[in-house]
Amino acid sequence: MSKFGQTIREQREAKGLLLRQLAAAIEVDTAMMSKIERGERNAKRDQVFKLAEILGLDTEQLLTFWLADKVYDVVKDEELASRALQVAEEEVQYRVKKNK
Amino acid sequence: MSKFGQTIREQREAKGLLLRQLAAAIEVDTAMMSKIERGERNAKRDQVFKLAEILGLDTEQLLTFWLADKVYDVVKDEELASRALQVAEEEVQYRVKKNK
DNA sequence: TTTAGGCTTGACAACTTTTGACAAAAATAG
DNA sequence: CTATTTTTGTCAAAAGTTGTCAAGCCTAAA
Repeated sequence: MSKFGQTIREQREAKGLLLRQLAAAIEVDTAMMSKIERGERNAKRDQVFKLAEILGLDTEQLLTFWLADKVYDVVKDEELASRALQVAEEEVQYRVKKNK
Repeated sequence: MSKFGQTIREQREAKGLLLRQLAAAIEVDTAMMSKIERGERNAKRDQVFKLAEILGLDTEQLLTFWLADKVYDVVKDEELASRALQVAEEEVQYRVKKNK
């Protein structure tokens, strides 16, 4: 189960909203929204912002979870997942240093 | 510049091999091999093994670089890259603990 | 400078994956 | 039960990936 979807579902239920209402907010149908919450499909980047807003969630946090899910999708079946994440992190740090 | 391609290029040159020879080994043409070395295209998983073998590189290391490149592709344009990688790592650890 | 070999580039077709909508089934609430 | 909400499976269309080809670039040797 994805951290992104999980967060959304929890907050939606806490706010007493229906799938249909979130779906309308990001302009997809209810079935699609259901899949997003259950992590079967990924939201698109711009949908993340709309969801954060309507649910009153922290945008950076939600975006982080969304990105983390995408990363996890890449490594989830790999033995070497953890090592690869570490190497990727080094590359990110390198980029930051060079600020390029 | 990708760590995977970079490693391959260095080792290929160290061994005095031509692109054409690596290309033959993984059954693509020279243009494709060039793109893989420069990180313009990603190799496919099974090609990684063939390359490790022909170049005498450690398979796990090369596979790690290959995976890391794919991860990096996902986060490279994101401000929150580092935080997301950390969250993904936590999810991987969680999976490991549950060994599921 | 010409030539030859090796590498790079961009455009393209073939193929694969992802996407979103729909309909129908399942679950939940009243 | 009935009505409403959520989930599931399927499908076509859209988007992305893969590999090739042809043309061009670069370097070294003549």
